[in-house]
Amino acid sequence: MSVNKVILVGNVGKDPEIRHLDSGVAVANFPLATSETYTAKNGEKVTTTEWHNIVLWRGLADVAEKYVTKGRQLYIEGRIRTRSYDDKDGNKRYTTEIYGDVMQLLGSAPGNQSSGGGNSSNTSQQASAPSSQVNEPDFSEPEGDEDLPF
Amino acid sequence: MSVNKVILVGNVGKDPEIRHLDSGVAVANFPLATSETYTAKNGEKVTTTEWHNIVLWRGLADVAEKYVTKGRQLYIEGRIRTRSYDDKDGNKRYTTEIYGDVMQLLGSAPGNQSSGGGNSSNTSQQASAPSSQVNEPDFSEPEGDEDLPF
Amino acid sequence: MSVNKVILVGNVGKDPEIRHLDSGVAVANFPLATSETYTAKNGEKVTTTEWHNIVLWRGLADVAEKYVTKGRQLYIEGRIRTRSYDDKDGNKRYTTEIYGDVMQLLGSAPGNQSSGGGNSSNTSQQASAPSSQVNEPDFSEPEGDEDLPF
Amino acid sequence: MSVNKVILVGNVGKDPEIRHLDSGVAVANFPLATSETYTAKNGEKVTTTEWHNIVLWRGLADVAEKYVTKGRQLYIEGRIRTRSYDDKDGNKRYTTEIYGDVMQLLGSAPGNQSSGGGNSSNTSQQASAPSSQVNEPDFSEPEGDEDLPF
DNA sequence: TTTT
DNA sequence: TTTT
Repeated sequence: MSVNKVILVGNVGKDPEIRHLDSGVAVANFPLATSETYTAKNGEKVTTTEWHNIVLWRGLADVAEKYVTKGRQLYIEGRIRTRSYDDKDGNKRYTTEIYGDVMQLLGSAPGNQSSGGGNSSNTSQQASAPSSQVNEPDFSEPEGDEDLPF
Repeated sequence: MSVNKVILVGNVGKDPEIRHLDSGVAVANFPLATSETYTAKNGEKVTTTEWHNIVLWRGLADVAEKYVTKGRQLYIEGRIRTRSYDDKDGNKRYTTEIYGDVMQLLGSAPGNQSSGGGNSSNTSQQASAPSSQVNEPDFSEPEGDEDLPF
Repeated sequence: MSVNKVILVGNVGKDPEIRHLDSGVAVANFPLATSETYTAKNGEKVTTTEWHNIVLWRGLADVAEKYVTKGRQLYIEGRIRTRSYDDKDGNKRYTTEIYGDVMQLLGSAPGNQSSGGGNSSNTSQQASAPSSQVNEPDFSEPEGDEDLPF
Repeated sequence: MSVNKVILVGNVGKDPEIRHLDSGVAVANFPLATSETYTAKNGEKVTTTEWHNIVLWRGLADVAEKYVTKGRQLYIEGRIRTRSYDDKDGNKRYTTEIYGDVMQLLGSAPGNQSSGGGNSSNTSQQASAPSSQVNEPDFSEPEGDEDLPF
């Protein structure tokens, strides 16, 4: 009886870190920035940036490893997950992450532009970037991550 | 050039706390629970609950003060906001909140049910609880689909 | 590289019609109403109702058959689909439907209310209506926010 | 008590048509394509395209007039609206449109790419494309279209 | 009528 | 730590 849905369009802050659990399951982590601009009372434009901790599993982690790079514009659909951990002093801390269920690579890679950003040398692979969201005709349910310790 | 959107349907964990800033602006805070159930490897059903810190401003805070009570089912549309604060030891901590932009009171107040939750004695005001955004349809039959092959 | 997503919270206009394709696949169709109220220039409140043609497949059609009745409040997440058909005069017509991917039964059945809507006599089955996706939280107090400055 | 929300990421099929009502209010209309790809039983990849009739009002229509061109990738958030009209034979027909409330220009204009699409000569103005979604600090409500005949 |  |  509930819904926990997040929709983000933003820019990747760092190249993803990819880990593999002992089970072999791939996990990708990276920050995604969204920005809001408003006009303050004094007429000045103010931009605030929100950083989201994105976590992707399995197939989406693989797509991230291949195609997601710093600066890339992304659409992410997922859910909010707050987990606790113990910090170095043994105190309980909380961190909130976005578990992505759908990802779309938007626009083109920043290195593709003539404006000279130039931090990417992998231009060619963008051309073959597959959609990360595929609709199967048999409507099989998306696989869960029930057995994962998160 | 970005989107930061959250859509939640869940149940209120505590009656809202209402504060008023020096400017007179009202702010409401309350936790909202969303739950997921999945079947573990051993076949057992497992439910995990996610708690969201909801923050409402101005008019929505007023609506919350009047109509939002513990147990109430809500639709919240808003955005994610992570802010930092200093804990009692002077260490920087982060907390993630959902700033609500749209709220809909769903179903009926829990005190209305015969199931005896019974933490609410304000049943009557729920009956007249106005929608915070739109009204109920009148359930007149949808017109104009008589000749359509549905 | 695209997104086609619809999120609706509304009320069911008619009991669903259930069909079974030759392949045995179940399909449910029913109208869902969403309403908007605004204040016209003359200060009068005006409500407009939008009717959505909902289409559910397979497991969701089965849930609809069991638990969705006229008047019921639903959350539907899905996508827009416009299809063409030939009308009785052989002209091409178009109809737009919402293919539901997620459904949540909200609130309680209308027959449960004391307010006398009374178009439903199947109260008892609603009481045991399971969530079509997740469970209810247990309303244990959210833990871990005692020391946070909310 | 209802929600009618659409979220689209797609490509513009034609340059927008801009009209001005007698009241001076600007209206923009254009088609937006979203595509789904799935693998059929025979292993073949099949892509289906859905065309959405986008309608933008006032300020968003002005932004569309300046920055939206054929081929452009857009994020649109809005609501579904089905309206009736009489066709040339006096029969009642229905058409479904998406009234956009938020628009984000994604990626870069197609004419910017070195791949030579080249239907756009307005490259420079993209650089100064303002965000179409501005958050004001005073949280003023978005202006409605109450007085419009739709 | 778009795009990959 | 991103982007316009």
